[in-house]
Amino acid sequence: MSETDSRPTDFIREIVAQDVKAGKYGGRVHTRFPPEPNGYLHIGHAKSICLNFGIAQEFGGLCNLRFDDTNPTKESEEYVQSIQRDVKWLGFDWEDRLFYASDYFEQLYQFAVLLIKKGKAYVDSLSAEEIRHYRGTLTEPGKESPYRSRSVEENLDLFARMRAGEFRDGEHVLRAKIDMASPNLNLRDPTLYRIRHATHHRTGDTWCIYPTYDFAHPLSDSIEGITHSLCTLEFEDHRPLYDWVLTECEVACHSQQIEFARLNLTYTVLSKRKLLELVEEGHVAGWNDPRLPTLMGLRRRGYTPEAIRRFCEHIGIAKRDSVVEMGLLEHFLREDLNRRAPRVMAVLRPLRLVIDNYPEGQVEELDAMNNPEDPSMGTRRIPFSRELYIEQDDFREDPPPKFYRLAPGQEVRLRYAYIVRCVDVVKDPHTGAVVEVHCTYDPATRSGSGQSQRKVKGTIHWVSALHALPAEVRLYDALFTVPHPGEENEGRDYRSFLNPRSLEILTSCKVEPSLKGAAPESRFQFERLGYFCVDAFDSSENRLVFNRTVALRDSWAKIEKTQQTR
RNA sequence: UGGGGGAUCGUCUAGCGGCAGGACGUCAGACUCUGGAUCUGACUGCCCAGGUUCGAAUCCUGGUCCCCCAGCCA
Repeated sequence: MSETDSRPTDFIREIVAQDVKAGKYGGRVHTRFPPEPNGYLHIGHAKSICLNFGIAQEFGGLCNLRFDDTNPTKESEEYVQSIQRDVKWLGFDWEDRLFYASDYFEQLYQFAVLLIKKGKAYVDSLSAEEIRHYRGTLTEPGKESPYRSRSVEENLDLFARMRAGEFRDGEHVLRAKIDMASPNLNLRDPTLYRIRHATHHRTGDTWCIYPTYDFAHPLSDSIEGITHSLCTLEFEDHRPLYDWVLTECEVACHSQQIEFARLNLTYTVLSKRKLLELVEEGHVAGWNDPRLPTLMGLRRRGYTPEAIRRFCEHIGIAKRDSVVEMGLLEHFLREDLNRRAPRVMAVLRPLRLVIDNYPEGQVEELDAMNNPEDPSMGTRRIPFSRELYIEQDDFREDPPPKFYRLAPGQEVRLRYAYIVRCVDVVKDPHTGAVVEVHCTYDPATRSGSGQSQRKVKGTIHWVSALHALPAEVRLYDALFTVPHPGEENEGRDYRSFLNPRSLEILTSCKVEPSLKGAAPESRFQFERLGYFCVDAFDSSENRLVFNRTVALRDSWAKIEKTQQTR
């Protein structure tokens, strides 16, 4: 299917296209991605990043990276660094346009002075609690503060002294003078500046007053010449305030705020608060835990930036609240990995298989394709010998119907090797469990040895016992057991839906020798199992550790499941 | 309750007065030295009630349900 006739479009791109056509902003398109450096980026941010950078690209415009760092008590340099790393990894480039709201503190201060001079802002000396009280409720109008009528001179003096550090935190704030009776609570004299004697990660102790989001954001947009300021739905009723600030500050560029619905995903949570709790309470191993929807978690899990971008393109942009199925994300992941990941053979739960009629001590080097989807990826040689490991799941002593794998008396193909028939099993005398399978092979059935071969229903993967490398494999599953853990499910807290089986560590896995020295973060398809990547932190030359990125679609599992429910 | 938004297949999304379409998913089949991939077919939807119109998912009226707002967070 061609990408051009199914070109993704949405209401925001329509607005931008109209604006360009109408010559608004001189036909310019300039967006920005404005994270607050108070946490790590997750897949929800990826949606916004792809939108903002994507629109800029499509319309021949620019997109800035701007840190919205107006609250020194919550922000830090570490987040600034990790956010930049994640945006780059996702594949976007802000070139020389890395900005900080804190770059504009002096200009912002001057805008505040302008508002005071125009009689549009005043210093309030009510306490936080009193302000809340004066604000009124959803249904009742607020009351005006007794300090609302201070003179311009007094306000100027007080505001200068706030900046000079003459007051303690909370003693005064600067407020916009709008309308205490507005049905939109955001317009009931919102706070523009507050006193915070805190060290800022970039401006240090230069300032002890800091602008609020509602004041800093529109002005930062305007200063950078942002044309379309895209944000999420919860800011919709801040838009009148956004416009008020730009109008009253008499700026040259009046940016346009447009809101869209944030991303939600099934079987996970995407709120900063919940993510933080999962990390801090130790439910996961850290921000880069492969079970987390954080960009660093997905990266460690083995997700590709391309898959995430394709996902973001295809979920669309709209205004209705929605929850996208995790399966869709996995679909784009598999689609990408299927095309690119080299195939290897690995056995997760080994079962010894002995070929009784295969010469002892003989080793054959068999040719295997690195990727049947892409012959240009070439071939490699895999050692084959008398003793192998196969997957425990690939043998059944009492095979159910349609079990095309190995069972007593049954034949199966060993991938890239021979057809074998199971002739005997060895059991543990105590548990009765099958610990070894004996087969005979048919030398005439070697892979590629002829065309008119015998056909068998099943093909299974294997590794040579003598040549296999030991490995640890971490199997990941959904973090939660229910599709919507964040919602109040019968009044239960989301934590009670944590999946106790979200991580399973297998330590006695066997992988083919070509995996020796596999590079950190490199990705493979373990044939018939799934996609796996070399863990970036715990894997080394002499200790291979793989993370399962996503399993292959498993139609046998479906058949088996329906058999059981009957 | 005041204000701001939103309701289209199971899920996400298109439609802009003229045959409700795509993707994921699900089911059935083909093919296959990965029960993968690929291919074929099927599946299910306009929140409700009125109205305007030759014709309504779309326009009008009235409902219903869902989300957001009472930070000196963003």
